Amino acid sequence: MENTAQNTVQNLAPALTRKQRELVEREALILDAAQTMLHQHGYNHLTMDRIAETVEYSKGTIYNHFLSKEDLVCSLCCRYISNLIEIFQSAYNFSGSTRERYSAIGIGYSLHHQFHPMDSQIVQTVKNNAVREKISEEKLVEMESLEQRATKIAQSIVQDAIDCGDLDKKHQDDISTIVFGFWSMHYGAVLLDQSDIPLQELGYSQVVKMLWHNTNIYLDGYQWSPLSTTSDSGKLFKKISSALFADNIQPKKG
Amino acid sequence: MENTAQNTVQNLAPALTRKQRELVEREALILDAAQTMLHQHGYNHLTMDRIAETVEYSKGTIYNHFLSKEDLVCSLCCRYISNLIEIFQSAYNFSGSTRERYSAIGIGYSLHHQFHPMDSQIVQTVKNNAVREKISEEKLVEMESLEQRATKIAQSIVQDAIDCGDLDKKHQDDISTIVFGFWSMHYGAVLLDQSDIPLQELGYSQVVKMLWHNTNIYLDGYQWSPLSTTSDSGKLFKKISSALFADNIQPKKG
DNA sequence: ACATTTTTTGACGGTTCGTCATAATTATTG
DNA sequence: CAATAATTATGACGAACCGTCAAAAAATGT
Repeated sequence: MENTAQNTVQNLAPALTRKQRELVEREALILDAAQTMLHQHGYNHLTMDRIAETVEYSKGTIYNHFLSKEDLVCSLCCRYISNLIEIFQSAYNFSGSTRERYSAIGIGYSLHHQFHPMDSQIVQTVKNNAVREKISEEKLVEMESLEQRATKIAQSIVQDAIDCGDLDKKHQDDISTIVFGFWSMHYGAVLLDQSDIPLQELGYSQVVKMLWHNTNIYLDGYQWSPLSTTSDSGKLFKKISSALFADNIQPKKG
Repeated sequence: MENTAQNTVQNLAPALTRKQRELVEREALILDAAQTMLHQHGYNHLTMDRIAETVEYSKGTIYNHFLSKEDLVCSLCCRYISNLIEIFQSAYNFSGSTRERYSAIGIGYSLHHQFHPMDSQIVQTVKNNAVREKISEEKLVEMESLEQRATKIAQSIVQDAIDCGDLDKKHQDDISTIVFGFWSMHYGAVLLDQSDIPLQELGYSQVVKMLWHNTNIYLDGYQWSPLSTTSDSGKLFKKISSALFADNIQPKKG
């Protein structure tokens, strides 16, 4: 239509009225408030009334943005997955072998959880069917689409590995399976970690470390070269993690 | 078969008064009612009032047995884990190589989930911190002790493998890690399966099959002999599953 | 300045949890 | 056996929370 309109100083986003922008802003405001509340007092303390009070809007207004409390929480979950996708993107672009790039996906996943355990819990909450049932169809679709994007990134690295010969051609039909196994292991480990179970007493410790070790074994099992036995995996872990989390690394002893 | 009318009230402990026996019986009655309700209408429909109505006792009486709704649900979870322990015991006693016995643990886990998906969901529910917070300390201790028993069974098979040379001695200090990785993968896979996510649309299908494949890869990665490449793993799966679930196998097409 | 549409509000109804005073039952004692 | 004490069962009740909706306020149009 009108190319190079005259006054377009603030019209970077082509079709967003002031109202729409306010709406988007307020939605973020609400989500931020909810997230903070979750961090500070946990899920059981998170109520619609309290959110409304915090953001100084009435409850009805909150319900103009989110169809239910669960919808709101699912939106938080979507934000979390979006962040994860960015990390996956970095992993995808990591300059190294396909095996290293795929490992970066795993490290990104577990460290992101490590850095944001409370947010990671939200994912678990949303996966629970009792909660899930109350989420609107649209939100679920939105979340699943995000999950698909994340999955696709992982799958394409596996495809790269097959194409360049790092992974045997016979696994061409197993790409879904490989990603599924990798994801299962990470998801399960993260859940076991976060559910406050005293893993130490179960004989466990240092979940991230164990997970890194096990994923190496797992990928070795697929003969995905270069095998972990031919390199210093401890060094690799550090290299990858600092590449992915250059910003928010705060070294911890352990 | 054994009649399932009222299960297993054996007076191993001689000193149980009639009153105590009634209490135990009623507790089972309540749990059965709750379980049935969960199966039929899901967690959101499960309320203390409805349970009370079903068993024809007042709500107060239910609260004499369980400190909270979450306590009650956790008790269901404990029953589930107890069943799992029995299966693990069978796996432990499976006559075959250590690798086969360990595989049997995994198969038992995933098939038990497959056969009782609703009960398996309860575990997920209980692991959620928002629920967990409301469970009494005693119940949590009870559950964790059961989980420890299950873990111990798996660990002792790994130990057997090291002792007999099926698994290299260098892994002596990794026993926890090996079990953790195995458990993570299964737990994660089962959760991804049960959370009603249309895995097909994500490019997934037949979770149990993929899990079996991936655990073989994983154990191959540890060089746990005999490697899956030297035997017919499909046949092995059938052999193990029919050994563990001789009773309740109901063949499904697929 | 007035009318119409859109948005906001918070009081309200509906559920559910967990409690507790009271009632019913059981045990004990004279 | 009767009276009393101890134990157990009951369901009405208060509290917390969700989601709704008629009415009020604000924004927009004429």
